Amino acid sequence: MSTRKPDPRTADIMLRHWREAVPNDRIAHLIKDSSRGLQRALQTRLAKHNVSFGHWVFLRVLWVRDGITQRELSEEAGLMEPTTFSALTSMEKLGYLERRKLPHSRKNVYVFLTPAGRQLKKKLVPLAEDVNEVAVRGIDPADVATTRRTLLVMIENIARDESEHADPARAARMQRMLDATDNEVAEDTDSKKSTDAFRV
Amino acid sequence: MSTRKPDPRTADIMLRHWREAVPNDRIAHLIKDSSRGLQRALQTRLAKHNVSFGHWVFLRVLWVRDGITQRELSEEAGLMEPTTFSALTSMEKLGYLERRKLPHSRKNVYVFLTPAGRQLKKKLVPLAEDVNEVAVRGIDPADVATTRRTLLVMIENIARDESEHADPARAARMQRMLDATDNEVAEDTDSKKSTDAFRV
DNA sequence: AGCGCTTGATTAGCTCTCTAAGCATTTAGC
DNA sequence: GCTAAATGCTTAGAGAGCTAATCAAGCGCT
Repeated sequence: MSTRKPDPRTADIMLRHWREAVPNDRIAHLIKDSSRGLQRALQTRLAKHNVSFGHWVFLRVLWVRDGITQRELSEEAGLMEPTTFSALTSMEKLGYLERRKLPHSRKNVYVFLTPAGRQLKKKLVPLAEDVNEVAVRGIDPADVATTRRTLLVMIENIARDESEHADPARAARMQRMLDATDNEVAEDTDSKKSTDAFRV
Repeated sequence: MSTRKPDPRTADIMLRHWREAVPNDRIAHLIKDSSRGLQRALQTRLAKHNVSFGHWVFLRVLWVRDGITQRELSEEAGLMEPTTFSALTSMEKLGYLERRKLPHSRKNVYVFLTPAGRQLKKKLVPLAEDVNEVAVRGIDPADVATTRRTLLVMIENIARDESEHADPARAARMQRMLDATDNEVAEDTDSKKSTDAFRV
């Protein structure tokens, strides 16, 4: 069975099907599938250069700014500290970065790219651009823009919901994640005229 | 640092920033974040009923049709067999389902819901509906529809790319995943008039 | 009947992510 | 100035997903 068989039932039964079979998580489902697809597409490309997807996330941040603490790095990347910790440990082993303590604090650990880590940028960035180009191929840029806007509002909605109902730590995290994303979008808007070729 | 600081640099420098800081995976990033948010929102709700997110995925399929093999179940759920296997093992322990061998085959294992597993549906489906309702709150339904369409094309694009470049097994998997999603959308369209309240 | 390909279930082991809980250091309040 | 709280790093352990490899059963061909 490679495909769900076309359903010969009437519209009425279909309605019941869609009520009962949880139609309402379809968009969540679609988002999840596209996320997995995009991730895998990048992953296979990165793998050829011996970089895992997990490392990519942190390299992206560090290429922009290194010499920051693990905590800051976690927030920029939108991931929890233990995740960051283990990724950094393995990246350090691979020689992409160094963790250093600076004299003014014995607590904080600052993360610096090595030349090797910095050079990955030239090789890796085009891979991400390629994935992106493939993904949006043939789609009206206006639709992509709408999608981006919609997703952003969805993230906001969920963040707000969490902050109302649940665990404040998680909500704060979501909010920070959102702030970072907002900034991306804001900068994107500012640089619109001159960077249309890079907008996706 | 809870937020990336507003960048005081000129538009020209910003342009370089957006070239170099990999602007092109922003939409991927947005998709990933919304996926994580949605998943967590559902997860916290499911947790109150002692159901994990991983179980939800399979329950959804089984509520529609049980008595299928693990292999079929994997394909319907869009997950690999080992993932299915371990999820089923723990769900069986929890008493939500049974794995039975039928007389006509000593190879295949058929999965049946127990009454307990079947009854979860009434409790759990509203949780997913709630998450969804929260997520799309305040968003123009037309934008949501555009987003759905766009994501679907993106999945198609990525699937096609994989089938051209890479590993045929993975591409076939993507294609099946896509077929299933297409059917969902097709059924959705068919039942449009009568189910607008349920469309998301 | 028997040899080999195919298919389904399983095992092993990896990655990425999380929560919870620990320890060490720094900061704040009395 | 010293204890208490907050902050940052780390460890431990779990869940969800994957690939690769193994094993067993069924099927196909001669």
